[in-house]
Order: sequence, then structure tokens, then C-alpha cells
Amino acid sequence: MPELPEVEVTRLSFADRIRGARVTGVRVGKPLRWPLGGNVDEMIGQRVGEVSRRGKYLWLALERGGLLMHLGMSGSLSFAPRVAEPGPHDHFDLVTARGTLRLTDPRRFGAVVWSDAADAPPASTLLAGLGIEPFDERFDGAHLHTALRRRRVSVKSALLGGEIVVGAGNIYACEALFEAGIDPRTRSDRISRPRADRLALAIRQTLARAVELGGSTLRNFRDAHGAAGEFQLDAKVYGRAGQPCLRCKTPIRRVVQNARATFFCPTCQKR
DNA sequence: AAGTGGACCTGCTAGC
DNA sequence: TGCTAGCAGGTCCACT
Repeated sequence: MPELPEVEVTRLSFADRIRGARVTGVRVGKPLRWPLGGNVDEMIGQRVGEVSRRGKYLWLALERGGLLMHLGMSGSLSFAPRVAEPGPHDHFDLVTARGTLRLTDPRRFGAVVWSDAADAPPASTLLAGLGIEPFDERFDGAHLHTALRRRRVSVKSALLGGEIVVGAGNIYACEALFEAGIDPRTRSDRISRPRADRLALAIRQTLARAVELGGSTLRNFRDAHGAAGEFQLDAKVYGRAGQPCLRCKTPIRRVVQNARATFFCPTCQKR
């Protein structure tokens, strides 16, 4: 589920509240994608520092080391002074004097990994190879064009890979390509510089708008306050197969690329 | 080497 | 109404 906007909305919804809180306990539920690693006792007594984001990962800094968190496909974080007894999908609790940060993740593709530092393994290993942040000023049409020319996959696959630019998953890759007027099946090395300019802008604008709208709640995404997102109501193509394009009325098409559903308007988006 | 497809795990929904 | 196949926001890994 969670793409960059959902992760950023989550971060913004609890970072200020948890900063400075002292860790008093840790509870681990069923196994997630990777083992927590390290010694739980190391975390007890430490103060929480900044919560930062890299791609779809969150880094929750402690005084010594920190936790790298990923929401996978179905994860969400909540932070509240009082929490209910953990349910069957609550797989990690970081208990602090100010409240409990809880990861709820039915499919368990998410993860919480202890690391000595964000630039030390295993965190550094997981973050290695990630592309540029879409809101980094160095991310522009020139950067995107150069990177796309080195690949021979579809432009949509190139975006989803996250090695060129992070953050756009299946929803926002589809939406950004619609905004840029580019057919998602176009080979990445055939994208001209002007189209790369438009695409870079579309990626940034789409992700920024999604953050403003609180992300997309298709099923179970909530921010740390429990609020749902509203971008899904604003999607132009994602999940709209067969429905008329909001711009030209042509029915939106659904195709499968790399085992992922892709939605696009065959009239507004050109190869 | 780069590209493709399967695997991970659970829940929900559309269709019979 | 009840069962089941198919599908879901991500990413790693094996194979070609």
C-alpha cells in the first residue's frame, strides 16, 4: 500500500509527538519481512530522536542506533498514549513514556530492523541502491532522462524499480504517467528529453498532492492518528478500468506489466 | 548484466 | 447464502 506519500504522511503524523520520548518497552509479534536483529534491551531507556524518511523507509533515530521501518503492502503505524491489547495483526510496539508506536500489518511484508546507524548494516544494505528523492532539487528532467536512457524496460517499470527515483509505487507511477501524457508501456530509453521534463514534474506534483491529501486509503492505510487518506478519490486512472477518462471520455485501460496492474488512458497517453 | 517472473502472507471481493 | 479463484499499495531473489 504505502508509497512515498503514505510514508511521509505517517512520519508527519507522529514525528513531533514521539521526539524526545524515552523508550520503556518493546513488544515483538509475529515475524515480519526481516528479523528485528540486535538486542531489545539496547533500546530500553534511550530517547527517541528525529524520524526521517528515505524512499518508503522510515528511520527512527535513538540516542545510539535506531530502527528502520517499512510498511510493506498493508502496514500502518499508530501512535497514541494508550493502546488496546495487541490484535492479531499488531506485530511491533515501541512503548515510550509518551505513548506507544505500533505497527499493524496484516500481510507482514513490512519490517522493523534495528541498526547501529542508518549508514550501518543492515539499514545501509537495505537503503543501498535507492534512487534520488523526488523532492531533491537535483531531481529534474535532465537527471531522469539520463537515467531512463540507460534502461530498456517500460517507463513504468523503470519508475517502480526505485533505482532511478524513489517513492512512486503502483498508484503514483500510473497517475504521474497520465499527468505527463506518456503511455506506461513506452520503453524507457525512448523517452525524449521534453517528455522526461514533463514526467519529472508530474512525479513531483503527483506525490506532493498526495501528501497534501493525506495519501491514498484503498483498504487499510491510516496515519499515526488513525486518519484515512483521500487521494484515491482524486485518482485519474488508478483503479478506474473501463470508466471514462476524466479528460477525454475514452475508457481507461488495464494491462499487466511485470505482474502488476497498470492503468492508463489510451488516448491521452502516447508512446 | 539486465530483465522477467515467482515468492513472501493474509484478507477482501467478485462471480459462480 | 456459501465457496473459491483472483487480486491487492512492495521488494527481494532466482533464473534466463
